[in-house]
Order: sequence, then C-alpha cells, then structure tokens
Amino acid sequence: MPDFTFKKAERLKSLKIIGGLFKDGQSFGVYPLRLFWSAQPMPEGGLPVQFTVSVAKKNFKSAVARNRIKRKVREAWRLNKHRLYRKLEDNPQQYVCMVLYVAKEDLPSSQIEKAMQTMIHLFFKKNIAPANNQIIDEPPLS
RNA sequence: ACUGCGAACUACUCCAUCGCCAGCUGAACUUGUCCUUUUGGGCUCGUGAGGUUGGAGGAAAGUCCGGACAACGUAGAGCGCCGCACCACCUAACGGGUGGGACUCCUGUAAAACGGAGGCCAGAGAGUGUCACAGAAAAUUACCGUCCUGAGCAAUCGGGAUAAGGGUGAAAACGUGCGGUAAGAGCGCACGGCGCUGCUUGGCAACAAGUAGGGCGGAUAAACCUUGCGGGUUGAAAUGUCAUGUACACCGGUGCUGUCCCGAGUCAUCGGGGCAAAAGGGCUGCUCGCCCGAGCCGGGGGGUAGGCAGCUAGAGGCCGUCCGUGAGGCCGGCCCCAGAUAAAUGAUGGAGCCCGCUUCGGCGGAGUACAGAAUCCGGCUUAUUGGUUUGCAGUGCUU
Repeated sequence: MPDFTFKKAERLKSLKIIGGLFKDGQSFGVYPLRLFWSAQPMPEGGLPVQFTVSVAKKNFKSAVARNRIKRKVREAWRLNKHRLYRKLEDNPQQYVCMVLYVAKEDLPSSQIEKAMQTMIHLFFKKNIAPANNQIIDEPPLS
C-alpha cells in the first residue's frame, strides 16, 4: 500500500529557497504544469523531496479559484508521488520541487493528474536515472 | 392565491474511498536522571501508530471610520494642522445606531392634515473674495421710461430727481392695496411674508404656537474664514522571548606541561627523541622576572536561519424574566464555537436537490451567486444566487 499522505515535513516552506528556484533552478513543462527543481544535500532525517504548488495571481485573480487549483495539483502530487519516492530510496540528495500552474483556465482533475504522472516520469528520466544507473542496477519498472 | 415594497434566517444535502490542520488522549520507541538491582519502576526531553472532538464568511472583501491591545513619546500653555457639526438618547467608542425636530421633493387636498422619500441641516445679520451668458446694473446699479428744470422755433441736447412700469436673467433689493408726491419710493398706514431680539405657553432639547419691539440685510462656507467640540505618533511585518551553526565586539585564564623511550648521573636532576590542541616576540651580556602575543579553553553580548509567546474565553454566543416607543440595558441559566504561517478547512466517484431541453423514456449543465479567516471586536460601504419564515399595501376568490 503506497503512502498517500502529505504532511508538513514534505512541504517546501522557505521563501528563500522558492525564490532561488526561479533564479537558479532547472525546469520543464508538461501542460498545464511546469516543474522547477534543484538538488541540495540531504538534511538529518529529511525526506527525499520537498514540494509546493504555485498559481499565478496574474492568471487567476480570485483567491478562491487559486485555492481550488492548488488543491487539485496538490492532490495529484499526493496520489502519485510514491512512484518517484520508490526510485529515490537510496538517493543521497534532497530535491526541492515547485509546480507552477501555467494554464489560464480551471482544468479538470483528471487532466492535471495525467500531466503530473507524465511529469514525474520525465523528471526521473532527465535527472536521476543517468546518475543512478552507473552505481546501482535499476530494477525494471513495474 | 398572486403582485409590489421591506425585515429576519439560511448558504446545497447524503454515502463511499483517499487525505489536510488544531486540541485532548495515547500503544510503542527514544534522551537524561533517580530508585532498585530480579523481571523492573518513577520522573523527564523528543518522535508518535491509533482513538476522539472541532475546522471559512455574511460579507472572511474594500481597508473607509471607531475602539481594545502594544511599543515609543509626554511639565503646562498658545499657535498651527486634521476631523466632526439640528436636538436628545444608545454605546467601550464612532463619522455608527435609535427616537424626535426643521427643510426639500412626491402623493394627497379647496387649503390642510395624514402618508412616503432624501441628506456634509453650525454661521452669509463678523470680515475678505467670487458670481458664466444675458443685462444699464449681480450689490449701493439706471438703458428705456416717469417727473422737474435749462437751451432751442423745432427735431433735439444738457443738468437734476426717481426706482412704480418695460426689458435681461437662475436670481434685480419684501408682496398686495390705499395714502402720499413734481414723479416716485416701507416714505407712511392696513393686511400678509421673512428672519433678529425679548417675553409667555408646551417640550430635557432641537423646535412649535402666541406676543411685543425694532427691521427688510441676493447667492456661495464643496472659496478663504468664524464659532463650538474632539484629536500624541506608529501598527501584529506591533511587541516580547529562546537561540543551533558560521563569523565577530568585549572580558578572564592559558600561552606550557604531562607521559613514554634512550643515555648520563654525585640519585637532586640533566640531555635527546616520540606522542598529546598549542609559533613566538620585547626588556637583557646571561638567568630569574615582567610585558605583548598567534593559538587554545571558558565567559559573554548583539543577533541570522528557525522556534515560542502575542493567538484566540471574548465590549463572546444562545435562551428567558423585567425595564425602555426604540437603539439598547439589568439580572438569571446554559454553552465553548477555526487558529493556519507560503499558509489547513479538501480531492475523486455515486445518489438526491436545482437549472435548461424533452418524443416524458431520458439527455445536458452546475465546486450552483458574490466570494477564502491571518491580532481581536463594533460599525459603514460595495458584490451577490436560490430557498424558508414574516410585516405592510393592492388585486382576486371563498364564507
């Protein structure tokens, strides 16, 4: 049974780090989402990923609409993050990730979740897989 | 029953699965410590499975007023600046509310009364300024006119008086009538109007009614201004507190000694080497001693990341008696009702409810409108869908 929780410790909180992500982080987009991430040394007792969502005020003026979209994206992460966690078990680094919602309209959850799955897969392929393949044998994906 | 105008309440509901935040409880693990030492037990710092309770709004919004609270400031007085402005009351306070009064508009009427609506309702009779166009003149004015008078044969021209009539204008210096006069004029009188001062009556008062006196002074204070009253400044990103790591102001100590091995020895010690965190320099010919000193050890302040307090039991909510026209108040009973910190309060599926279409089988839409707590209250303003209850008015039906 995968862990579907999303506790405080998994959330990215520091304003400094979030600001740094825009400046120095890497990114790619899977419509309607765009991922910003960077790696940092694993702190004592830390989790493999710290995650947060952002919706631009420019695109959604109503606070209620922004809240709704953030909840949908957070749910998509919560239900799919185990796919990434499973592959990061022995990773010595911690990743800080922020997902920006770039669409200008409120899309249904199914589409957001699909994009999230694609994005997690891409993130793994682009970033982690090449480094890890040299050290350990990756078991075939189930 | 329908329509219109208000008022109050409400803010989709249920089920399943997976979650989030906070409080309480708490298996288990863990830090320190004590007792007992047999197996353990007590206190304590953390982590925390599970259980249980609660978890957005009427406007949470705009941030427009008023407070609480906090920090800083503060002898007293004056000037300035800002705000407020019919009266009384309510309130912690207010620019809010309640009740009352004048005014304006609507309705209504012969005229009123009754009824409805509205608001920057102190002062223009303290001073200064301004008043488009038209008009002679917009505040001490005279174009036409009227009257008197001088010149001239006359047309006409000049001097003076006047403000009734004409004309202009949103507004022209109280209205009508009579007297009066050269013609006129509140110049005088009668009636009426207005506002000022005093008095009487009613009212806490604003004010109303009446009466006497002396008046007739255009608008504008959202122009300056005058009068009265009120006002320290900054806001929870306030403020207080704990404080890891790195670097650092400052203070104290230390800045050498211990130990091992080898050699010498008069058995006091001396020399060399290794190890342990650890240079030396100045005063001097040398030793002792004193001073400075990188480093090391300890103290320590400010304070970054971050944590905690402020932070939710309150001018609190609900119910009831009584007082008050009312806003509201006294008393009694019951209840505890979000507290996040990049920011929880949800996501998905199904059913109902709702809306649209309908061949009455269904099909489609919908986080139903406006909208997301951020120190907390009291208001105001603005946005807004549907439903429930209810008051008043009108129409219709039944009895």
